[in-house]
Amino acid sequence: MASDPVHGSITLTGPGATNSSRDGAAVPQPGSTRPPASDGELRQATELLFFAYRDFTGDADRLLVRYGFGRAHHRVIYFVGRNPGINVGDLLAILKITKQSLARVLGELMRGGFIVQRADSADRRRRRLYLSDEAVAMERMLSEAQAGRLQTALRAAGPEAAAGFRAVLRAMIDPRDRKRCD
Amino acid sequence: MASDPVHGSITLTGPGATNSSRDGAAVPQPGSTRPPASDGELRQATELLFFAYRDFTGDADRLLVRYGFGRAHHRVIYFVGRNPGINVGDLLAILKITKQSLARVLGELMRGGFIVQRADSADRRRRRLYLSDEAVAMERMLSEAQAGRLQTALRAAGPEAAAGFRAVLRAMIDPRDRKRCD
DNA sequence: CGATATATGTCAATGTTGCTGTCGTAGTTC
DNA sequence: GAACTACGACAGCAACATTGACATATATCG
Repeated sequence: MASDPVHGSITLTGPGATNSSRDGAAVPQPGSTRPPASDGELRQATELLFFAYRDFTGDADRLLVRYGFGRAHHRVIYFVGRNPGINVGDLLAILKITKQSLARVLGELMRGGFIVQRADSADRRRRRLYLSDEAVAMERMLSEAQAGRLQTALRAAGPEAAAGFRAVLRAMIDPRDRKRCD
Repeated sequence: MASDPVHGSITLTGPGATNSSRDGAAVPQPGSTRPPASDGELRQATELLFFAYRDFTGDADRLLVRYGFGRAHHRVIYFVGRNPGINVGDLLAILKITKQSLARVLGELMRGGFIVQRADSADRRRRRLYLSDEAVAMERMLSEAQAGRLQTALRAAGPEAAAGFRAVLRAMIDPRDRKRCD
């Protein structure tokens, strides 16, 4: 596999990109105690994010091929595992892909017995999704593979770095989705 | 959109998922002063990474469509901008894609006047690549869009969090590629 | 009850970005 | 001149996403 991660665009900050005209969007700080990041810092952060994400997703990719699945399947398995009984619409909102795109992947997973559906008892239009036992096992294997890299990195960097890591990532997420990560 | 999450409660922290059997891979710590991250922490970090990356890459996507370009074009523009005069072989080594894949994207960019070629004076088999003025401007716009989100997040979280953010990401990257990010 | 809205599924076409394999051509090196 | 190198091009394939249109079941409201 080793294809590229979900995305992979690296951006650079050009000469005139000193910006600082775009701040104050989230968690506004009281004073000017927070100096703007330099172009170099932003570029470096961008590249770190790119390479870290690529290697992180690569860990799971190598295992997924054994099942004949790809990254799209992994994302579905992961979020259904995290939210058992989630319905299709909510899953779409998390993944931010189209219904048709999800349909193909979800159909394959259901035909393979990895995901099962059950109509919601209250609103029977809704199809609640659950992992089969086999899928739970597969998810665990994938999680362990990815968690190994993360675990190593978090321990090596230490708890304070880990807290900063989480704080920055959280601030990068669109506000409406921040609550999804605890 | 806007449907809210279902939030299941199963942590799927399996019996064997406690890991800790996979450490010591990179940057081994001296003592045991670094406690292992819990499954919950690892899971949260995974999700933060997913959502932050999803939103981050989305910023550039929205601008790229105006040019009729995609992520692959962005990557080429970025790396040629970072390494003016780079030749095709070196660009391939960075992107880690096949010559045929690059050829399509590079051809489009050259036909559109975003990238220009010049034969190396010493070895005229080599084609050195450069950005046109228009491509430099486009690259700047893309950079600013993506850097905006990063800038805001880094400032909101503060310099110490930013340092932790970088430390963890760097530790996640395969050692051989860490040098690519300064 | 009937109209309307919602949740989901499905068919068809298309685009982007990768891949493998093969062949050609210009230029360099020995 | 032979062998190697850097690059380009043609052909086909696959994964994952898109848009658009349409179908079906269920819910809700007047």
